[in-house]
Amino acid sequence: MILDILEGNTTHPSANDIHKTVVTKYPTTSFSTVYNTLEMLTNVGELDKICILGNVIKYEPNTDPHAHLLCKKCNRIIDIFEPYYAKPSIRKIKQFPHTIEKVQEFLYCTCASCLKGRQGKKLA
Amino acid sequence: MILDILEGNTTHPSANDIHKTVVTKYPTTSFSTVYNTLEMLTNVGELDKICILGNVIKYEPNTDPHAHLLCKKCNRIIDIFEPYYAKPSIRKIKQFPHTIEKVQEFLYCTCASCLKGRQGKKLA
DNA sequence: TTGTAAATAAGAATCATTGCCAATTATGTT
DNA sequence: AACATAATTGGCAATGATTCTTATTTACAA
Ligand SMILES: [Mn+2]
Ligand SMILES: [Mn+2]
Ligand SMILES: [Zn+2]
Ligand SMILES: [Zn+2]
Repeated sequence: MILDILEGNTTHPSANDIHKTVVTKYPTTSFSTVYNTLEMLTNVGELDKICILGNVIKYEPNTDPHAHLLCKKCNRIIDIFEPYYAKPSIRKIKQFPHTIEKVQEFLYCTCASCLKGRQGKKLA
Repeated sequence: MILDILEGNTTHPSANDIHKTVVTKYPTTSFSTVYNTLEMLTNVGELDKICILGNVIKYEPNTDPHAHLLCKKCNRIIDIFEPYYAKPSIRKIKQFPHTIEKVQEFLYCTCASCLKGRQGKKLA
């Protein structure tokens, strides 16, 4: 069920978010099981973790390379698949001539909605 | 003194690291003061915060744009100033045609030392 | 059916960070 | 100097996400 929740989900939910959804169908599910399952799915490569500046860890079902746009005003996280940012994992660095396994790119800005003054409630 | 500790420091120390150094000279310094000072210095643009996958927040005195190479084996964080990664803040994205204020790029790999099997103790 | 291994739930423990407030220190004014 | 007032600080409690522990339940196989 946790995989189903995350499949196609672009909201980057936290363990708490996922737990809230799981308990609607399996009310006794514990945080341990949610964390254990998310850890296992991460280890087998189904999920990525992303962590923005000391906040909670978010779980990312989309393991295709993409960047994240972070709105300081509303805390929303928006996927960015612009070609400019795509496929960074094949890059090499001269000083460290070995392959980079994973790249995370976070772009801080004020999102389009917030710029127009029509953002919703600030997310946790 | 906190600014002095961080000036030219490329180890990306945590609040705890900084506190440990401060108390050698000012033994009564509290965590509150360390955190408050770091927050203030961040707000005035002297420092950046970086947070790697749910670990503690590290403080970055070098606000020039650069990426961070993260070794999964030894947890070391290495600055990358390769031209490829430099000056990302001037980029714009078509979908969100406003300026991006800050970019953080984290590159996960096994560092050169660890590849050669001569890495030191794994850092916290 | 019975024994064993794996998965789970419940809650305690951890620990970085924040919040609170009284005590201390700095600053400015008679 | 003496006082009033504002800002900073230190100590410690509170918070909250994550991890750990352990007993219980479930799955599986002999
Ligand atoms: Mn994403
Ligand atoms: Mn750096
Ligand atoms: Zn926004
Ligand atoms: Zn290493």
